[in-house]
Amino acid sequence: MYVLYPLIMKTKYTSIIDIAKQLNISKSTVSRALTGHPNVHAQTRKAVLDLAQQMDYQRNSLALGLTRHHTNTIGVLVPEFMSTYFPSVILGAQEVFQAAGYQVVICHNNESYDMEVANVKLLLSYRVDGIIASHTKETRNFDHFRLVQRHGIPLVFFNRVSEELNVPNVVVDDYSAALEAVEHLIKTGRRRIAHLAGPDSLINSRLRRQGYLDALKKHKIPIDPGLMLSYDLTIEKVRIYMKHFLELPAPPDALFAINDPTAIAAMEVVKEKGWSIPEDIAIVGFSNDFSAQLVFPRLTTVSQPTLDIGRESARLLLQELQSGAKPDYTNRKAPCVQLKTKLIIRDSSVRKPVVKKKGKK
Amino acid sequence: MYVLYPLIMKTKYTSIIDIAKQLNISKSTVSRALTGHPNVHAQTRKAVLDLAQQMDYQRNSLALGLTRHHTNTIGVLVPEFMSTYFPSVILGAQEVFQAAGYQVVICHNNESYDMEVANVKLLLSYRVDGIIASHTKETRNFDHFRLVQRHGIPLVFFNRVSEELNVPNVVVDDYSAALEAVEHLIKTGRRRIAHLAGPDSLINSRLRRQGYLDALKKHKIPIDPGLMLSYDLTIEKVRIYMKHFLELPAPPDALFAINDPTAIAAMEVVKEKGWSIPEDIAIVGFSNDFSAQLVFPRLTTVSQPTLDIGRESARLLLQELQSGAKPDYTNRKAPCVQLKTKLIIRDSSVRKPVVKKKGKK
DNA sequence: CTGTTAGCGCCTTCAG
DNA sequence: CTGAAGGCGCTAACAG
Repeated sequence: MYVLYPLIMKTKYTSIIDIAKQLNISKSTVSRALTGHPNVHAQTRKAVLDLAQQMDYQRNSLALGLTRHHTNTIGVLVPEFMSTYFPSVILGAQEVFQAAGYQVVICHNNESYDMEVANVKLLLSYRVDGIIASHTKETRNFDHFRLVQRHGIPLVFFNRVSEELNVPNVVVDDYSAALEAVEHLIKTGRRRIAHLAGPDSLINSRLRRQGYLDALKKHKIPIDPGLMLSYDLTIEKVRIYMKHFLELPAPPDALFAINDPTAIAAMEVVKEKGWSIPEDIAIVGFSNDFSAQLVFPRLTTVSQPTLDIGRESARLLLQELQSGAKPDYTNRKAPCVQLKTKLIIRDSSVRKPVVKKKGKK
Repeated sequence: MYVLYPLIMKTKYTSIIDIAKQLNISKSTVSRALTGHPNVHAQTRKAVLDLAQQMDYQRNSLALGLTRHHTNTIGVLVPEFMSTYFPSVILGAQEVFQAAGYQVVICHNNESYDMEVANVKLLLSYRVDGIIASHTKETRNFDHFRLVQRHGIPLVFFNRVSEELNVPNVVVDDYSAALEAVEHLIKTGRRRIAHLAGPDSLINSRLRRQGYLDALKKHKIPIDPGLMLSYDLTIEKVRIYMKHFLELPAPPDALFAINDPTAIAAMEVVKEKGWSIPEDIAIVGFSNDFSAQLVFPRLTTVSQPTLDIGRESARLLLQELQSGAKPDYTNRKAPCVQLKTKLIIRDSSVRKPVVKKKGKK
């Protein structure tokens, strides 16, 4: 494919040469003045800075990256941002990166593997100094991430991490959190607990499922394979599977959902059928999305420290960046940070003890 | 400030020179083979392509941008993404940009003006080919956007547009939408309608407020200035102001909120006070965020075609890009696209006629 | 079809 | 304190 690009060279950016000419000095001096090098006469520096300002000088990162081999920029790779999870993580990460003097560039792939690969290459070609990422639900081949490592640029995974890649990562204890959530259901009297699991390509999906299974085992509740379904995280599938559950001869009396959007979509189906939550069926989600406290009844869920996940990912990356160590981890185990979750019990799993009602005014 | 960067040049990227040497040909030939130039012997091309693959060759966009003067990259600037509005717009925009062969880079500033300025300069220094943006609520000085125009790079505003800048933009008819929403409240019998408006720095905030005022005027409802408050879009303020409203000697019987998060926070306050929605007070929001259909009662709101807003913004930018016209709009009015909104009436403003109840099973 | 040369904008020696 | 020269990786124009 040979693409002809239209020449969009309109108003020329001013370069250091332009301002060097104006001032009748060499471009080296201009460069030094601009970058804050100590060996420049104060007067010269001022002249340069003033003229630069006046001429709208905008340093060319492309050229800079070309010589410097690094750009002071970090790439962030996320699969989606329709839930509040990733936006919030990004917020936390950005906070730390900015404080460290790094700019952040975000790439979003809408759960598309091809897009993810393209974005990784884009970031690589931008010569970002590091990348933090959560892969798509489609990602089974991690070669593009290996490429990142081979280029020696630090990489940190969060949330959706990879087992086959030795990459620093920050996660929560999905297994224990799921176990605790399901135990909560068991302790509140539920016995036929269904689980809507995510795709096997996601490690936290597998871990949460294992937590679910082990909770049942621990409490000697027989496992009914018919009550456990893996799906692709699309809302349509939730509806189909949930309807299926409810129409079972022996329907579940509780649902543990892989995440909050799933739980919420499931609640919708339950309500449409005219069942009551939590009386007829209890629902528990995962992540404590913003919407979890909004739905009616309010959703019991596992809260994740999203801001901290972002912050920790950033710190981990910064650490790699500063250590200057070879980031291929051939000789060492990549560091892994595990953050705490918290089960938030709301109305979707436990009946409210008392309903207070005040009159108007 | 003179910062010393650690030399992070680890595994060297392979360049066309490396592969030229290996193959004992010139780098021009390699370049031609790689870019798909027709004048290359098929055999040579294959050799180059194979070796490139084998050596993890990753074309250096920096160098490319340096020579080509454009980067095939678009910058997207958003103030926040805690509501579903901006994520959804980005989704739509990305769809169009990708189809046109552009990569998208997102910058997020968390409503900080300084951050916005920094991000604009970053994008400029990256030499992006175009920018679509929604400014922060703090932005009153648009010099950084003027800078973009002066550099001749196309710019499109969406949602939060600027009056003092002649920039193509895509918006909805905030005024009429607000008017319709408030008329809905009036027609369903409300008379003391409060309004929580956004800051004056946001044009759509001003337009929605005007729609509110004109709806009252049109229906000869006296305007009570005490029922209208502008605030900074933080949840804490919503709570304070809403409490204030409810404690008024003559409290409002309806609220028109600048956006859905505001409406939802207000509902929370109402519920805490023990009042019923919509019986005691009706609530109407704006934008039809994902959460609008989740809250209880479900929120009446004005739906915005967020995906289309993104798509249209992208199309507008592409158009500017292709026209190659000087994007300073000194001689012409910048194009403006206005998209349709739709009032979605839900339970927060109108009592449900019948409550159907089915038994279990 | 292929090699040579020049230059994009910047920084970094190396000499003054 | 400042200038000259070289090079980062790539493409484009000009010769073959």
